[in-house]
Amino acid sequence: MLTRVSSTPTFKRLPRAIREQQMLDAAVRVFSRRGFHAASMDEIADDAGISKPMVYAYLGTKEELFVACLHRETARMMEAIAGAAAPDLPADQRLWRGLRAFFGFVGAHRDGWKVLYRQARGSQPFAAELAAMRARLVGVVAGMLDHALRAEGREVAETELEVVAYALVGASESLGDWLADHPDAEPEKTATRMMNVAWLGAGQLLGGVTWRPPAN
Amino acid sequence: MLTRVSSTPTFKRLPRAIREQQMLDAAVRVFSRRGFHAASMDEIADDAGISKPMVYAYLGTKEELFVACLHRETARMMEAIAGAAAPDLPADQRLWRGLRAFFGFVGAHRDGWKVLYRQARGSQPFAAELAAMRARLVGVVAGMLDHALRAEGREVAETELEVVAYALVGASESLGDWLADHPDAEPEKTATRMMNVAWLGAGQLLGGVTWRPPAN
DNA sequence: GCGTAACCTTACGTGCGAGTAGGTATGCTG
DNA sequence: CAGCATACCTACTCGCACGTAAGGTTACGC
Repeated sequence: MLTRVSSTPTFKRLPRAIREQQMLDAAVRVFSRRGFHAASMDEIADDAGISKPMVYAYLGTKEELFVACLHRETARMMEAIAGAAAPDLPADQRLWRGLRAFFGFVGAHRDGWKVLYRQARGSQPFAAELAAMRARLVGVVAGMLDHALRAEGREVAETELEVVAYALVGASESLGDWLADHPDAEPEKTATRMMNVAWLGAGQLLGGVTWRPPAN
Repeated sequence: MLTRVSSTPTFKRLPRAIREQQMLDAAVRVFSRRGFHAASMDEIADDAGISKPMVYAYLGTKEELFVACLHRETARMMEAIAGAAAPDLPADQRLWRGLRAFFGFVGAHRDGWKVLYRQARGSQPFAAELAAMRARLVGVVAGMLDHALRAEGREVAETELEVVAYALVGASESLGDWLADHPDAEPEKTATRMMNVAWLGAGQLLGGVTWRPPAN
């Protein structure tokens, strides 16, 4: 009814690119603290300091918005990891740097990580997106293990490698989750612990040592 | 308007205890394939071959229903694991039996596992429930490691143990997830693979071998 | 200085699904 | 066979939050 007495515009007009980033920032914050379902577009708009129709105009529906968040965060993360692990280093060095980058990223973007890891798993539409990223990670790790194996003249079935890689990635994700919930924990230390478990375990495997189930 | 010509009752009347189980079965199925949000009470009722008000009468609101599913499935799982690992066996035997029981459970209740692991993580109300179960598991594993350590006269800070245990549990959960998505995979084999990574890694750690980050 | 395009708003339509009111049938107990 | 408790149903209300229509305002090009 009353069309706001245009006293002071209160908020500045900004170019689209900027606003989009602000919206994504807000979306990640809200999604991470409410979960996908409980997060309302109104709250996201509010948190971004903008009104709802703008969000729809720029980023589309709620699902599309969430996917956009997913894309940005996964891209950032993969970039961080890829940038850290030079491909011509020895395997343990590569693994270490990858882990350090990963936990560093999670530590610095705890909200983003919560969105990625916790929300996206359940609902069908997003699971695929996330699974794709995990598949890339698993592929990288498996490739690393394979490389190290061949260097020692050994060879292992592909499935075997993949499952081991999957376990390592899973353990890292899980510790990442732990890290996201413990604001005081140090990413570097967490990475070291993970490296201990991963490398000593994998190292043994690479060395040809295996554990066999007992008869019983 | 038309109050169903009572030709044949079509479906039998059953005592409450039975119906409750049927409803929980249906709920687990539907939650696992749709996710918590997308699952509708109508569909659950339908799947259970009963009408919606019965679900409300017996199990309460949607959230309460989900929590009931969580309770039942976690109880079953903990029971399966606890029943397998006799406390007086050597550490590797206990770990092996625990893992085998765990993957056996997941293989036999893939739907239940999906509900537990995927859906409950995100939304606030349920996360606590799930976290409690994981905490128990982590506690058990950490205790096992600690026991094995003391037997060898060594000792490690509690946090350290807990984080290692957390990583192992996380890796197992992750492989469990992988198993739930691969109907043809054998639980036993998956357990063996997990055991390889876990025990060789943990074994090294127990033996006093550790990996240290390089200077750089 | 004026048009036009992009930015931004308030205020609403709408559908879906959680939860309920009120009534009917059926078996068990005496 | 009365009576009562319990199993069970159809058919509704209603609120919430997604998504949008229609219009106001600022900046920038010419």
